[in-house]
Amino acid sequence: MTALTDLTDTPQEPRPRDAERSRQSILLAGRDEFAQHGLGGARMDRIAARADVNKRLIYYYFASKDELFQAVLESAYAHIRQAEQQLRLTELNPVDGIRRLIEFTWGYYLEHPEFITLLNSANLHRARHLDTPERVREMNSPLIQTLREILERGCAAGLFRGGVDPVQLYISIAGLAYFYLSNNPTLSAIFGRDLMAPKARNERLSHMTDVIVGYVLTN
Amino acid sequence: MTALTDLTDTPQEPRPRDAERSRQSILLAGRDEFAQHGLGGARMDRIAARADVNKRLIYYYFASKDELFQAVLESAYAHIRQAEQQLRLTELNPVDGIRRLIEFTWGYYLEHPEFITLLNSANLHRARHLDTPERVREMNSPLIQTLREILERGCAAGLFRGGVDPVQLYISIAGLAYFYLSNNPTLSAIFGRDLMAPKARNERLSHMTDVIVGYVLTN
DNA sequence: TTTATAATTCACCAGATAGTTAATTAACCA
DNA sequence: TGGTTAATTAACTATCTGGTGAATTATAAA
Repeated sequence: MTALTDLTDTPQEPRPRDAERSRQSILLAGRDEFAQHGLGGARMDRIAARADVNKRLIYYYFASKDELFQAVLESAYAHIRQAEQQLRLTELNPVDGIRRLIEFTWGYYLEHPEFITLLNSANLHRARHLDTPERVREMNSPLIQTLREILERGCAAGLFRGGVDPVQLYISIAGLAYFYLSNNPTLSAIFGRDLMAPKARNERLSHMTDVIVGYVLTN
Repeated sequence: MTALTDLTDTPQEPRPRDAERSRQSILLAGRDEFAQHGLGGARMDRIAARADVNKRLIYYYFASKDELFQAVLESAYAHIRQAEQQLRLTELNPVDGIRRLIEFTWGYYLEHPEFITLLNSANLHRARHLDTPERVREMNSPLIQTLREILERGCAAGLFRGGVDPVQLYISIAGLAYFYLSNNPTLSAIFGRDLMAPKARNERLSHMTDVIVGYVLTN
């Protein structure tokens, strides 16, 4: 192709300046890059390319790779917690409330695989990118409160076993889904079956629900 | 300190050459480096320093960073599977067998935190470092067979519910332990409690056991 | 002792990488 | 309209990084 007819390198007319747009674009590009390669494997140049933005701009809005990662992580937390808030679990009977939380958790992880790998990176670095624990904690308390309320209600109705720690239960629900998806590549290889096939996925959700409901229920 | 009295830089008399020793030393150093920084964050120079070996030697025994990681990963799998083999679960009654598997899994992850972060890296890279699935699969089948046998035995005795997939159950047992430990830093921050405190750890093991046993048992 | 080979070291490199300096341009406001 | 500032870009760098070519030395066999 000649330089005359090649239009792909034509200097694109500069899009109108928009700070918020650029910032958001960088945040999204960072999220994808960090999710795909981990914090150590992520490349600032690639993030700039993904965001279609001059690399220097990243440092204009975020001071460093670490700070960008931190912003990405906080944004990811904000997103899932906001989704959880819309579940209105308290409007359901206790068993359905638990069921719905399980289904939501499963569905969210499935639809947002980047959330899982971001968390893995955050934990590899011992959560040092969560330097505002107060804010993150505030965001998470409501869910635990809701879960506690469900457990109490189920207990009062004679349906649920007593003495269940809502934090433990939440970690168990999350763990049953998270581990299956996070470790899917090695698990699929080890067990020689495609754990992401539609049928396998349905079976997993069903199994998880059986495990958790079977646990909370007295019978 | 003067150059005359400083002995730390004294050219150490060359240790006797020992290929196996060097190889092993590199493997261990790689394991620690990969576990601590992830595949992308690991540095070959640091691995050489950790192993107290000339960097070139790494490439003499392992062709590349990726191949070293692969060797580390396979060695980690071999280690846990070998430990599992020694459990003799079939000698126990079904409930105790399950209990023991849970306790073992929990204990192993606790004692080998490097195993968790290595697996996380392997999965971030979609298990492409497990290019010998046959071998790895062979190593893992026995455990699933044992679990299947336990489930059948418990079922025949009228103790266990039927229709439990041993692979699903194994993934659940592993997941309940793995997620708690792998994500401990973010979870501890989010919930504002130290989940690694001795008391918390005991509570977790107890909770996990209740969940799994409560699930398999008919009552 | 000599020799062949396996184990180890030395010195080096090309490309990548996070981050920077300083100039430039678009948008808004007085 | 002109000036101020915020948004954006171009060009660059010091250092790091995975990897290598070639020489060297210990070891054991002949």
